[in-house]
Amino acid sequence: MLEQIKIEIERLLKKAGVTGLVNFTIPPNPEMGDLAFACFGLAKEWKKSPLDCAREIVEKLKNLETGGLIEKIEAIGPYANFYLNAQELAKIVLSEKKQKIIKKKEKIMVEFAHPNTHKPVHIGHLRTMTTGESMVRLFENQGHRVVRANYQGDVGMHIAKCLWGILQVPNYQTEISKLKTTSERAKFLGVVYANGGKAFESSEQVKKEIEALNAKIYSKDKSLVGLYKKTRKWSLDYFDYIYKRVGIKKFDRLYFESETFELGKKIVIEGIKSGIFKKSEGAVIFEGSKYGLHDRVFINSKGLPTYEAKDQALARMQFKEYNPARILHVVAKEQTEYFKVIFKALEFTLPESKGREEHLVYGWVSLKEGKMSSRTGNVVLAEWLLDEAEKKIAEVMLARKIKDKDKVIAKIAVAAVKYFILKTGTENDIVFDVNEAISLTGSSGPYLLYIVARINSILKKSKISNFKFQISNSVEPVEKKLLLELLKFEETIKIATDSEDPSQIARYLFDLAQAFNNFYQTCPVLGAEETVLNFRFQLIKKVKETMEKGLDLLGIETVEEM
RNA sequence: GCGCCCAUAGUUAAAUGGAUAGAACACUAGCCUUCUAAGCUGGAUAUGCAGGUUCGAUUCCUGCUGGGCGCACCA
Repeated sequence: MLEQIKIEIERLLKKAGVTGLVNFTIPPNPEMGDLAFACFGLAKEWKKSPLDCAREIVEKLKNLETGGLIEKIEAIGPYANFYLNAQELAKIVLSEKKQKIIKKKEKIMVEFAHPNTHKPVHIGHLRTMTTGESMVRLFENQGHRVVRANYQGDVGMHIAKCLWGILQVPNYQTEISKLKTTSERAKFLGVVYANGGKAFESSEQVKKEIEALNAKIYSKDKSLVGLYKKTRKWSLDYFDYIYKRVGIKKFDRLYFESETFELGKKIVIEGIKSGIFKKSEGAVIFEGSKYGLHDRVFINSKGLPTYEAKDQALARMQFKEYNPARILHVVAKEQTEYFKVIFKALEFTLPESKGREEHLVYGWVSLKEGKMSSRTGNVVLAEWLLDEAEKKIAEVMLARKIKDKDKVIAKIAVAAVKYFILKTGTENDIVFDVNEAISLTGSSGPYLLYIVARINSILKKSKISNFKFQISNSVEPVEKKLLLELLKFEETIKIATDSEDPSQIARYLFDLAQAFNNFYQTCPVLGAEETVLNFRFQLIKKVKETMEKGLDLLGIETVEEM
């Protein structure tokens, strides 16, 4: 919608003799207009001062038929400022039909979440889950076909560390048989994994034992396979529980390292002959240094494929099974250099992948006390955080009597945590603070849900079901502000999708919510005279629709009441 | 050591090279007989340092300082 208005103004500017690209800015306050054209660039072209340019444009356009929408044009300093007529603006915003999604038919694979079995699910995982889910929804909204993929590490050193940890527990078989719930089991695995990890680093002897276990896991040694399968299942059940809890709809394909390592090794060994990979110090490496990158080990000196080799196989499987136009790996930024090497190697082992593999970087989630590490057990668990949020919300809602209260609390908790993650720019680091992460006020998930709840409450109390399409004779400034915010929605979605940054949506929704609360404070809906009532009713319905749609794009569910 | 990234109020964090650097939290003073006070209104505080490019720099360039991450057998 905003786009159409810009095109209209651009047409006017062309008439005034402005050529070339036109960029708009939004004036710092509403008294200075609603859209502005800065004349600095023009000043060079016209060889005049920007102030004169602005004045000249306004002068020329004074005599033009501007139609109803553009009410006034004024030169303020070096800017030509355009004032939009509130009634016309309301007509445009409120009569807007739902846009048909244009099928672009590009198939995009979004690979996200990737927890590893036998390891805890922490707030870092929440970031990839939340960001990935939102990107999926943004792409789908723009008409793309999306394949939801997840790559889970179920073989490798971390498993060996965990299993070693279990084997140290006296009578471990009877001990683990006592663990009944999915959460108990997951917590147990987290603890023994941390123990294994610590012992691995402090003792050469233990290191050797764990390495031996690792080899046994790869070779599917009978002495371990039972325990391995049981605990792997525990992890996978736990992941399902977390996915469900945070509102991840589904995965089209779960990839596992256990299905990539053999093919990965094969690809790398074949690549030695063709000179893609090279033997070095008993290992097989890819010489990234030839391309300004790092050299990396693909098969270690024990003959086992590393993550690097497995990724070669993963890509082959992904392209073979889905042939996506692009694959986005939603992975933390610490792996930026790693992916550069992987993609470079893929250009040789799988030429068709060139330009189609992408690392969608998200920033680090760190604790105020320092780095998080599941190795040492110094982590904030996803489940713990959600539980804490629920406790805090339950307290606030103590006196409220509403339907399905527990479900509502659960939804608000997820909204709080997800919004906390998504409001920060995707590439920026998040310094985690519990109180902020489960904040219920200010720029928070609950603040946004509250808008919908308030509107629902008004709609419920109004007895009338059919509202006429009417516009108030005098639109209040807070109403105009709200209309202008609504106008920006589509454009914001596009920017968020193109820049692969859901935080754009998160911040937009907060602005919209603030504009609504300002309106709510000063403009009563119920009890207003008929024309105003009808107008405001349409307006709040539009706000509700926009808020729900926007939150859905973030993967956040709304609640009827709270 | 080499490479990549980052630095904005007490804290967390916005700003295609453009108008008075916009918010939230915390702190503080107000606002509920009126649509949910998880709200609204008011208040103090910020671009690490030094240069450069530009009519104009939080944004681009250089140096410095301070952080983070990666750099061969983890994922």
